[in-house]
Amino acid sequence: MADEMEQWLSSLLRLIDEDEKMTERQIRIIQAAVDTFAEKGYASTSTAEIAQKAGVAEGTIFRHYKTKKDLLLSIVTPMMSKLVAPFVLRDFLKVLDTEYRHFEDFLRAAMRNRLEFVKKNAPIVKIMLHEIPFHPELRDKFKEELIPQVAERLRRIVTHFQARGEIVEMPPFAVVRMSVSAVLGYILTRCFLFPEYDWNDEEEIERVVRFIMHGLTPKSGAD
Amino acid sequence: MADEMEQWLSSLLRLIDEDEKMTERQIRIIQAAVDTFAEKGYASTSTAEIAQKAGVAEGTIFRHYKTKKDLLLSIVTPMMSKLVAPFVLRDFLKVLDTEYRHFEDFLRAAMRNRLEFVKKNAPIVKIMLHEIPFHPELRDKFKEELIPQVAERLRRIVTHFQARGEIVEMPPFAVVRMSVSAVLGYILTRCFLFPEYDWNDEEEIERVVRFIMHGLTPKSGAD
Amino acid sequence: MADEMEQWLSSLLRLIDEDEKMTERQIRIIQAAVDTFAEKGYASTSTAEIAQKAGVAEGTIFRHYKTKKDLLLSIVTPMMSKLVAPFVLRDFLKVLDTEYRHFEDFLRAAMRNRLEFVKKNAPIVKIMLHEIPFHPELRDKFKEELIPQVAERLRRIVTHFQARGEIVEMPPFAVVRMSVSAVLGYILTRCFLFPEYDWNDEEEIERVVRFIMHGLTPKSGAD
Amino acid sequence: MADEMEQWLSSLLRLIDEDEKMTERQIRIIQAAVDTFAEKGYASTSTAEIAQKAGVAEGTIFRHYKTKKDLLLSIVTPMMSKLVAPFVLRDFLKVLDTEYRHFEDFLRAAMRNRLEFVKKNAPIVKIMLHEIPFHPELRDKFKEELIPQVAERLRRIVTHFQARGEIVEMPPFAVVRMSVSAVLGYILTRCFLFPEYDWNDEEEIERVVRFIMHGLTPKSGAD
DNA sequence: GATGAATGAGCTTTCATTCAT
DNA sequence: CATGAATGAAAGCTCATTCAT
Repeated sequence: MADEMEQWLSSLLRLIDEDEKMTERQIRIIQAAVDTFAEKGYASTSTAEIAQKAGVAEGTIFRHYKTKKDLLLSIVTPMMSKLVAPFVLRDFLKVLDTEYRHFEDFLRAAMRNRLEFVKKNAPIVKIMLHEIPFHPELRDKFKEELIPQVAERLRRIVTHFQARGEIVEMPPFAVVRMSVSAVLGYILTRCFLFPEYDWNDEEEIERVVRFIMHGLTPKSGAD
Repeated sequence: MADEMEQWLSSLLRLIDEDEKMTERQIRIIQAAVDTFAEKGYASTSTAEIAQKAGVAEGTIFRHYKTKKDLLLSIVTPMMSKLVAPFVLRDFLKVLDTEYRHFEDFLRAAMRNRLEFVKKNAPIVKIMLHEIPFHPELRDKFKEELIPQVAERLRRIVTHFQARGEIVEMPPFAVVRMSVSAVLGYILTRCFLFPEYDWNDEEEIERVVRFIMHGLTPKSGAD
Repeated sequence: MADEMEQWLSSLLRLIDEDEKMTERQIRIIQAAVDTFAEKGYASTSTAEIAQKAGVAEGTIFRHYKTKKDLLLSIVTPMMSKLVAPFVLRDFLKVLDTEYRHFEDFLRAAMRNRLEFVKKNAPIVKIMLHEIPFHPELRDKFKEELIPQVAERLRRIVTHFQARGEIVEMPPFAVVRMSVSAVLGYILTRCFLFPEYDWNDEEEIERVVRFIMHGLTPKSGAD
Repeated sequence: MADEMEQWLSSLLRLIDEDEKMTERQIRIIQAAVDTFAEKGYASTSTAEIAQKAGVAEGTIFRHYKTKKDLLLSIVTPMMSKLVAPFVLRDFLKVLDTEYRHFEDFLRAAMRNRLEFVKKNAPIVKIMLHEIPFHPELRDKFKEELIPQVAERLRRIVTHFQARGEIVEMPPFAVVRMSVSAVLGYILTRCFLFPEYDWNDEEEIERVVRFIMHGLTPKSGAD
């Protein structure tokens, strides 16, 4: 079964496994819920449909998740953490000294890593994107915990490379925003807007990194 | 009333006025629908709630819009067109020769213009962002009409400035994607993620334009 | 229709009519609800059954009553007031001077009157008896409003006739309790325990009144 | 544990013990069921809640009682018998000759005895009062077995004391009804309506007995 | 014997839509 | 045109009962 299992599922299971074992039925419920939430949106998905897709009775869903909302949260909450996990690890900043000689090395690594993550967890990330704005618990966690944490870590990195003269003088958060825009612009286009297009990820990553570093202006004296 | 009217409403009215007159009741319905769809999402909004907020009977909604979905489309469809209108106007490309000496002038103007548009129409743009992926008619129009049209126009502009040596050699669509990412990154952060923050738009626009043109690397020998 | 209408219904309608008109459908809903609540108890009655008996769609019930509990309260609350109404009327005590020469005249009148009331409203009174203990709002209103009010009025009457030497010296509330026990003992036996038995109400009322006044001991020297 | 055990429980256990042994789990189930049925009513109590309060699995309840209704009956049926037991014992009438010189001695003894019984078994008696009317088996047993048996025994006692000239000439069943009303009036008020009030039972019993014998009219020539 | 996950019928409630007024 | 009462299908959820472990 592991082979057929979609990436996001084994990913999610690993997250939850650590706390408590999930029964096979629970896995089928989560699987059906993620598929359907991603396809039609949370509010337009009925518990009856999830139960049917999962091949369980409707009551079974409610034995494991008190409410439909609970089911949503049990999917979204652990993934939200994992989405930003690489940036909030305690020893994240130390890594800098040893691992990334230049800012663009860091950019390249981070972009590659998060792109793989989103590729593996596309349906859940799609659910997150759509549901976070409409559920206060999620929105608050996102705006008041995750974003600030990630932003702060990135700010330090930016400051670090600004001190080394690798990054232009500009408010660090502005640097963060623009880097993130460029990276996310590609990841979202690639995974959600045109997933069917045949992307050459390595080439595109390289392009984005170069864009972030040098912009669109041709090298002076090149013409 | 025009003074109190929210921007997006008069904007929307102008769009529809051209075709047919709207009654005052219809306006109140649209107003209530937009507010509520933006706040809770289309699927989680009941027609009863819209009717109540609009101060009309439930039946009245269905006199003007055959179904709830119709009501959504009557809001989203014209705005979708207007969102990309500046880029698909017939004489858009001519403007280039006469108006924008440099690529960054065009960027600056376009970004300023679309930012104003989103600021004025924030609730409807939010509805669009959330509903387009879940409604095939909308998704198809978006992916197969709007995006290709806009992309094509922008591609020509990029080609134009590449020919002039203002833009680095790179597949034109890649240039488009990266410029759009940077511009949208700011617009969406500013209008939806942190609308409450006190932004200095002119300054930020300038920063984004400079970022697009030169990236994050400091001028060589500048320090 | 008025002729076929059951007594408790016209009774209840009069109560509610004064505030606002009830539609014919609402009447049928109340009728079906009262019948079924009385027969099977509130908790064992489904709204589907009420709707079917009333010949309306289930949704119609919830258009008129926000919840099933609301429906119960709309039946029980006005009747609770009416059950004790004769005792809490503002001019109730004045009546004493003019109308009832002796305590037993008052007893006879009150018993006759409340017996008629319960006979006419038997199903609703049955619902009250069973539901008051399980619904805090009802229980509180009953124990902390209705009973104290009625008890206080009756206490004054008892005191009045004690002063005249018609009633034995005993704590007035004890007198009230025993009179009420005797009266209710008959009313409940007659209306709920053995309603099918062919009661001669006037004779029984007379017996109860004589019992309350003289007890079971034969007149001394009478035999 | 016997010390902490509530009165009604040891009472019920003695009833059932005679037939078959109960396991400790069964006792906990009964305990939880009685508490909850009394608090919220049979129909509003879920087997899940009983299981949880009893600290057993839901399945365990159904191992001992085929259905939820069975559980109710196993509580109510033996108590119904015991409630009227003193009056239907085979040698009940003989006792009269030897034990009670006067009717009021009998009244006093019976009232004292049944009051103690209800005090000890209050929750179960409450369940009986509420459920008997809604369950045909219980209702039939109550109306067609218990009441007739008790009534007949009491009728004979009344006839006995009427022959001795201690009780006024009146249909014996009427005497029974009025005595029972007076006695139950106190017991129910004391145990269910105002159990929190600080009652002096002996005093009240004496008052009720005197009320039954002499009514409310003061002794002639007393004023 | 005890467990508790699973069931599916049934519950109360919501909702888009219709239509007589 | 506007209304809002009525509808009934479908929603989320509960629950007594079963059964493999």
